[in-house]
Amino acid sequence: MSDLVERLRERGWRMTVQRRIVAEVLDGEHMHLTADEVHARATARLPEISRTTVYNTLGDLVALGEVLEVATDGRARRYDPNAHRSHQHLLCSRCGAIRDVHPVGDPLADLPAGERFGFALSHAEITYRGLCPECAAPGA
Amino acid sequence: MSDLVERLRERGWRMTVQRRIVAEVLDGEHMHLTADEVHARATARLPEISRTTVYNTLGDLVALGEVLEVATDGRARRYDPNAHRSHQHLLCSRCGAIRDVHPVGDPLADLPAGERFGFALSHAEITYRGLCPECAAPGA
DNA sequence: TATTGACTTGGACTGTGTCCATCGTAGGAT
DNA sequence: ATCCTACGATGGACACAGTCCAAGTCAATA
Repeated sequence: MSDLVERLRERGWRMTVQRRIVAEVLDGEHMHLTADEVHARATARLPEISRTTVYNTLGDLVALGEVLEVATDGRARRYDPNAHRSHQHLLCSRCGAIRDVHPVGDPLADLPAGERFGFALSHAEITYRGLCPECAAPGA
Repeated sequence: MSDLVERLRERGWRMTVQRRIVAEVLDGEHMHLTADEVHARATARLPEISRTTVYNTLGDLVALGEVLEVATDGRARRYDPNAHRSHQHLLCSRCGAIRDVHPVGDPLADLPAGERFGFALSHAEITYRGLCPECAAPGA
């Protein structure tokens, strides 16, 4: 299963029990967990793992480009293990559910040079908002 | 834009010194301030204004649709007084500076029906990321 | 100007994230 | 297989963002 763990080892990442567990927790989830949710799941497998280690490891994974950090609401950041395929997010305005989506085209192309203010653009993050089928249903 | 203050009064908002000052602080800025930055500027004019009141007032303004809340990085939320003209944001990855920008085209058009998962889309928020001229400069 | 209920205050509290001194250990060297 | 040591883990304290609450204050109305 863990492509991820293998890739990290090949890149000279010192593999500790803690790091492996954090990577596996992320890898096994198709949701976008917060740091504390990752910590909770990791704790189930290694009770003495510290919060700091989880934060450090998540930060490292983001720096390595293996995981994306998503800030949807100004509360806890969420971690998205699906970093290898470019994608955007679809968020339900009512219940907060998130899905990965894949729009067509290059969003950077839509920002004219005159609107770039000298910035060196790296990428664009798009959050589509709306109501999910459950929340839009009249009876629900 | 005592427009803003007027609009609020017409909508039955009880106008207090504190609320007027918060509205004026936002109105007078073309940056996107955090709640604590608003509080600092308000304090310069009314030293005893409380943090809670600033938070309450900002929350009310957002609920009234007069101000937009922007969550860019999972740290402090920023408040954007320019709620009446559709726009997106350009964010410096290093220093966190934000500018309003106006891309061309309709971002919703880029999301194929097959990628909408039954959601009733309302709008899309785009954050362009990159380095601002100051942070990109070698010596800075 | 008196009344009243909405608003403000400030301190305590929660949640999220970071820092740091100290201890432990993965992985190379022998 | 064992030793070494630099890198990683720990956990408690701290910092920051935001919320809650009980008590005091005041804007709007009559």
